[in-house]
This record gives sequence, C-alpha cells and structure tokens, in this order.
Amino acid sequence: MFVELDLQSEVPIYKQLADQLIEGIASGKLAAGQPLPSVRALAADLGINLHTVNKAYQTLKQEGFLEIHRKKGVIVQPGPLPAADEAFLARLRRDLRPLAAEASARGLNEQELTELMQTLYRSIQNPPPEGGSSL
Amino acid sequence: MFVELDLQSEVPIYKQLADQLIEGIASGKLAAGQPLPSVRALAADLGINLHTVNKAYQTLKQEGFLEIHRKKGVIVQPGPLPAADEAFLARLRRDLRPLAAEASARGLNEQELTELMQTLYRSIQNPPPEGGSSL
Amino acid sequence: MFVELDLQSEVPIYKQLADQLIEGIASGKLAAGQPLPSVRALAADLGINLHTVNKAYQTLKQEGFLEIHRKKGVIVQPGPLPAADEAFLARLRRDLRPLAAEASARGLNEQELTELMQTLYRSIQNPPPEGGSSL
Amino acid sequence: MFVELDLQSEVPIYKQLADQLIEGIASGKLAAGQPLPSVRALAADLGINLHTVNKAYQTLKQEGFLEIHRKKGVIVQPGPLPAADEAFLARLRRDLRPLAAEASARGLNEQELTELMQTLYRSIQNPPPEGGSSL
DNA sequence: GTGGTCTAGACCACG
DNA sequence: GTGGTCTAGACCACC
Repeated sequence: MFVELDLQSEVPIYKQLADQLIEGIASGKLAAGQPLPSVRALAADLGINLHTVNKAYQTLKQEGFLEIHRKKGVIVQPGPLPAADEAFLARLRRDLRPLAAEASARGLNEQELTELMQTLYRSIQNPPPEGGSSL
Repeated sequence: MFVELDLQSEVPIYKQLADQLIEGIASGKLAAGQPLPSVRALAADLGINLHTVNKAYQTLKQEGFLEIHRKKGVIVQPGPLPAADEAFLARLRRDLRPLAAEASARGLNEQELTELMQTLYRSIQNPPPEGGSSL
Repeated sequence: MFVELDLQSEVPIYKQLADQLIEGIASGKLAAGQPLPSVRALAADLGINLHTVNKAYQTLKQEGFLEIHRKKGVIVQPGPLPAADEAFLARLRRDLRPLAAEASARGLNEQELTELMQTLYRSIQNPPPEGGSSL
Repeated sequence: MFVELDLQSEVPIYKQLADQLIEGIASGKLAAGQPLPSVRALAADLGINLHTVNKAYQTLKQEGFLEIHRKKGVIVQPGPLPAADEAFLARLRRDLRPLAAEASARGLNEQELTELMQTLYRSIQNPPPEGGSSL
C-alpha cells in the first residue's frame, strides 16, 4: 500500500488514511472496483489499530467512495464516484477560506496561490511514480 | 465586531475566531496597529467563554499577527506581518492537498477548482460592505 | 428460479433468499408440496455458496415453510403453513415498530404509511408477471 | 431515560438505542432542541459501554435527528427533522416487504396487517404514560 | 477468512 | 466535564 502516515501529526490517523485513499482514487492508482486490503491486513501493514482502519473505511463508504461487502471485503466504488454537489462545494469553500485568508495576510498574491493549487492538483492527478503501482 | 461564529460547527470556536481575525487583517478591515477588544469585552460581545477568546488571541500572537501588551491591550501587528515562509507553505500544501484530491475525485476539473479559489481570494481581499467597518 | 439477490446489500444473502422463498409461497408462485431445486443446483444457479443456500433452507424448514427429505429433496410445506401465532406477531411488532417510528418522525402520516403497506401487501399477493412462473 | 434495552437480543444494542431515541422524537417525548444525556452519563445509566452510546448518537447525528456540540453535548435536532425522501421510502419498502410477505404467508390478511400497523403508529405518537416524562 | 459489534481503558482538545 | 481519537482484545455472523 502506498499510504504514509504521520503518527505525530495533529491530523487524525483515520483521516490521513481516508485522505490518501481518496487521493489514490483521484490519481487512478486505485481503480474502480479494485479490492482494498482487509481492515486487519491494512492495520497490520500500517502498524495501527484495526478500528482506526475501519473508521477510515466506514467514512469513505458513507461518502460513497468505497463499497464494503460481507465476504469480498472492501472495494473502490465500481460505479460513478460521488459528485461535486453543492454540499461538497460549500464544505470546500468553508475549508478553503481560512487558508486563502492566511495566505493573503502573509503576502501570497492571487497568482502564487492559484499556481500552488494547480501544482498540487496536477501532482495528484499525475503522481510521480514510486515503488509498487498500487498495493 | 464583524465576527460571526457557528457554535454548532465542527470547527473549534477559537479557530473560527482566529480565522476571521486573520481574514479581517487580510482584507484591511483590521489595520496594522489597530486595537482589538479586550478578551473580556469580546467574549461578552460574542457570548463565548473567556478562555476561548484568549486562546484565539494567544494563537495569533504566537504566529505574529497580534501583539499583546499589558497596558495597551491587544493590537494588530503594527510591523510587518508574518511572511509566507516555507513552514507556512508546507502547512498550506498539507491542508490543501486532501481538498484538491477530493475535488478531483468528485470530478471538479483544474479550472473549476482554481476559479473557485480565485473567487474566494478576491472576496477576502475585497469583502462585500456590511454594517460597521470594524468594531 | 425467480430469486434476485443483491450481493452488495447489507442484508445477508441467506436471508434475502429465505425472504424471497417466503414471498414466493405467499404469492402462490410456490405451491404447497412443490419441489425446490437441490441445494447444489440452486447454489450453482444463483452463483453463491452451498452453505448459504443450505442455511436459507434450514431456516425455512425450522419455521415450517419447507420440508426436507432425504429422497424427495426439498419441497414447499404440503400441509398447513405456519400460523401467525403470538410469537410471530411479537416479532412482527418488534420489527415494525422502529420503521413506524422513523416514518412518523420523518413526517409520514398514518394514512401514507398504511397505504404504503397495503400497496406492498397487494404487490406480494398479486405480483406482476415476469419470465417463467416458478423455476 | 425511558430507554429499555434487551442485551440478549439479536438486534445490536446501539440500534435498539437509536431506534428508541427516534421513537422518543416521533412521540414528542424528546422535544426539538432538548438536551440528551452525555455519552458517559447515558452509558452509565444503561449499563453499557460509552462507545456503544456514542455509535447510536453518531448514527442519529449522521441521519439528521441529533446535533452534537462541543460543549453543550447532544441535543435533539432543533430545526426541521429529516424528511421522508425517496431514499427513506425505498429503505422502508425494502424492510417492510419481507415482513409483509411472511405475514401474508402466515395467513394474516390485509386488514389485519394494516390495523396492526395503525395500532403501532398510534401507540408511538401517543405513547402510554410511564414514570418520568423524559429523562 | 471477512466485517460487525461490544467492551475497556486511555489521552487529548475544547470550553 | 464534554466529545474525539486511538488502542486492545474479544465474540459473533457470514460465506
């Protein structure tokens, strides 16, 4: 698995994991319908508790990025991914706003900020190759 | 004060307050050297706990956006504001990354995302007029 | 067989199967004494595990909806079907209660709920024709 | 609290709890905006684990029946309750269907079933008085 | 083997 | 004191 966790971070582990799985989906490293490791296997792999993995999986299932089957385990949403609906855009604006504000207060101009965003966006969709392709 | 808090939000109140003060600085609504209400006054005004206001002030002082004097009280940083140093940029990227990833996964393309960012940035620097100018 | 399984449902497969067999009995699509496919045949037909079919059959035998003979195989109860005894009614109330409560909380009025129930009941006893009559 | 749990039931404890809270909301025993016991208090009261109570609360928050605040704790949704949208109706039909089918197979006729449903619905909206009014 | 549930005890952020 | 997170270990249903 390509996931890298910072156990010291203030960002909850389950969220780091969920974020990186979403990023894997966005980049195509995780293809639609692709099976993910079982909660136990991933927990062992990452050296964290099974419940923490489970919380990440449940969160993503809830949002529609994953499906969880009785026996097949966990797979990437095989159908259409959740859309950028108004609820998501509102959340996105809410989260982006303080970041943009602080960037502005610190003297980052509009172009610098949008270019940073572009660079990020592109590095997500076209990630630098690294070790194994998926898991 | 122009601050509007959502007491039901999952975002901590002290962070909402700190964020909006930074936004006020970014927009110019809070000018360099300008005095801010005392912890007590602002807490009473907003109907929140003293400690919450204090935590927001201390956080902003720590980051260099405010100065706190025994006698003069709290004022907006009169000198140069904190710069967009590498530490800030790293934090910015870390926080922006999962947002960009989810936006991408949900089908928002690069242009839509950057335009959303631009719109936000401009609305911060040039906020719609509303009520009293500052406090 | 008219059975349709949703392998991704949170409802256990064996229960989906048992439920649809009961529905077949309720509708008359499965007549008293009628033979059912062998465990192996049905499992192959539905593409599921032997044990899953077996569990559904055993459950229904236990409740009195099926009979399982060594030689004749599995047949629909040829005699009187299990009655709506107090044990069943208690279970029915227990399962219905939270559904009625949530419907009420969500603003569905008594008439809407009972009409929904009637529609369901009728569609079960008089199902829309579809493909082969039974198996 | 008016909640009664059956620790031996096959129905998960957290679901029993969530169901009874919804029923409390439907009946008016839990009024909009009313505070609920803290997870710890309710867990102690019911003799179950705090995480089990938390799961029930989180589920209901997710569905829009509760709000969870940092300090105020948990309150009943003060605004409009979730509506009986198509997603709910689909779930309702899916859950009701096997119950109606078995009732039919066991010889309960349409009137008996709908009357049972009505009786339940009314007993929820107008529950028999019992001990303390709320918590 | 899988995920689902429950318990237990701990630490932390928040207010 | 509140909920949020994490860990740990256990049992169960399902397949």
